[in-house]
Amino acid sequence: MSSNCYLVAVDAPLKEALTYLPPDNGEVLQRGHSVKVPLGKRTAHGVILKTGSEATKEFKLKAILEAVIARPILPAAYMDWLEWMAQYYIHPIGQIMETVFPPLEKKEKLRKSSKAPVVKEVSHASTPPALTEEQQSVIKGIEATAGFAVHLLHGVTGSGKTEVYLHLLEDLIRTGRQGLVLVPEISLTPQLIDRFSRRFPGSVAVLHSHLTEREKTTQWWGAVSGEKQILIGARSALFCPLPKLGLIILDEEHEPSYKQDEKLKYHARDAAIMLGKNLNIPVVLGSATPSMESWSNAQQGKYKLHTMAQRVNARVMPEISVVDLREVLRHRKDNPSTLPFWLSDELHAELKHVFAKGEQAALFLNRRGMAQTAQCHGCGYVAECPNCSVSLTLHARSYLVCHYCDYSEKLTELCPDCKETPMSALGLGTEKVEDDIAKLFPEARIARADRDEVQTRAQLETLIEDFESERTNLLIGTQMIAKGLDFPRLNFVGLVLADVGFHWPDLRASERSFQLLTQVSGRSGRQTAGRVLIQTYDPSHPSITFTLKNDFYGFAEFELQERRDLLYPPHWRMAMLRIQSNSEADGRKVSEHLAHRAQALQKQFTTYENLQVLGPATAPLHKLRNKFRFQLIVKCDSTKKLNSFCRQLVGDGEWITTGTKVQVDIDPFSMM
DNA sequence: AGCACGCCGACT
DNA sequence: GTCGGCGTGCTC
Repeated sequence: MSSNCYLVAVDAPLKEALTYLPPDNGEVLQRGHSVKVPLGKRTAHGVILKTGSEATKEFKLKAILEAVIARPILPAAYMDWLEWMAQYYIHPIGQIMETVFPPLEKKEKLRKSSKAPVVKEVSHASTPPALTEEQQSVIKGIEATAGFAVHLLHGVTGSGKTEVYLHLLEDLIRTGRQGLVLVPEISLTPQLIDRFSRRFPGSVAVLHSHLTEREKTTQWWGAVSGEKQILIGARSALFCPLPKLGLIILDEEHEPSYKQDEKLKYHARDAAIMLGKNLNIPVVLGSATPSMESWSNAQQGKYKLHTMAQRVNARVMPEISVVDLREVLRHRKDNPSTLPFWLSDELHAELKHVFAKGEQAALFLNRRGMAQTAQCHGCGYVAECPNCSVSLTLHARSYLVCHYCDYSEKLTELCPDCKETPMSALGLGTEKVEDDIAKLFPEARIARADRDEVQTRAQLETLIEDFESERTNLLIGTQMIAKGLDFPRLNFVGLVLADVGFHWPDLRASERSFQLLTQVSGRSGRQTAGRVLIQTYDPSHPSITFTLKNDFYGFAEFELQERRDLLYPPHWRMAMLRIQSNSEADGRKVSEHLAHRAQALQKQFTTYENLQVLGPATAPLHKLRNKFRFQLIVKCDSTKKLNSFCRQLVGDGEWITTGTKVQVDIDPFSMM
């Protein structure tokens, strides 16, 4: 029995790290070293968690094969952070370790590629614009702190947050340190990358999921070797172990896309803050509409709040008006209109005005919430996906498609159920809006932006360029175009139906709607006073009323009170246990078993008695990709307690029937 | 995640 | 007879 063994986090979905003997060559290894180890009949990568560990019981240990010199030794702060991630999000440590490294081996001599470079080469740096007083004081405020601190930068759209980031980075890299900038995948546009690379020529690396494996590997090494001082990326860039990291900036911190909802279900904002804490460096969160979580932390003084209330270049806030669609319907009962049902006279007039003046406009609607589907007017039959419990969406007038599993079928002439009445379109989608507009305004040069039309980054770029150069003058899309786009000639934004999302089975439905309305409104009038028109069936909804008053503070106060009353985050913490099974009966059985275990735990340990367990319930998407889904929600006032409760609840997992899976989602975002 | 083992149907 | 389908279980 030796005590010179190593505890290794092996790249496999194992609950625990495994113990190995030292390599045969007797090489001494450290915590953070990468190694190759035998695992069953194969070899796997691993990272050393602990040295001098002892074999727990009689067990024929295998020896480490070799150290992987091609991988850098992970700094202690990163190791601590990764172990925290595994603990907090209840995920196999070995698989977390693997996300730290690039997908391919390092290549010394790179082939000249005909592909466009990830970061454009720039010959000389652009000159920074003069800062506003607000910007200057924010920069001063952030730089005044030493070591770890979280700064919440609340700046209205157009207030120049990016310029603040650029200045902070400039000051940072002057001291020989590196900066990490995280943005939501969707706003990681070439424009944004260009802006950074023009300011810091030759110093920017970029990481996001659309890069090829080779590109990712090259960018990763650029950052990890210290050659590049700035790394811009989507949430996964957080895992790039920057050797001299001195500042983390997380833009649009409220964006739900920062929460990964599969595999390691981490939240990049929370994980970034933890990393900042471990490295003892500042973390800057920026948003025009901060999340309730961050806002509440700022209110309690845990985060330092910085506010920028003015738009730069004296841009004015847009003028926002609301149209009550119920009124429109009532009015049209007696006064039939030739306009489509979704288009109010007011919105029609605005569009007419825009085209007459040769300006640009954008129309938004959330297709997912009110997708166009086919229904039989005779028997009420709605086409449903055979694999998932959702209705199918009508595409190109003849295909029914499932948004969740990609199942598709051809639309039949007659209802397949009653076989008497023809099927007809129901609801509203971007396609329908485009069709109607094209008929009403033959002069409109329409660009449609949704998942069907824009599937690749290149397509999105073309779409943006076309709108920028005014080859197109009307943008019709889902929220994929709501963020980060900046068009000087865009002077009118119409929200076709704002209600979408008000009633989602999601505790953040109101917050998301408010954010979306505010962000979308901010797209209008970047150069001159813009106009925004919101169509809704529910004009008294707080998401609308506070958007109208441009009152984030009022909305936050209202929303936080609601959350407090319901014992929801941010006041209480939440975990969701999702049960998935091939068989509905097994799924139900396991979810009931889980609830019983929860009851037993609460009885056994008094510390858990104030914790709330809700369910088991069938998930909002009961059937998804042929799996039956159930869920159990746990709420608790303490993160620590919630975490240990969930661990004990699942235990070793031996009690779970084969063919059924239980997954834990800490701080869940999607309740679907 | 791999990879093997094992149990059943179907093919030269 | 044995080839191969994938359900199940294990990895220091």
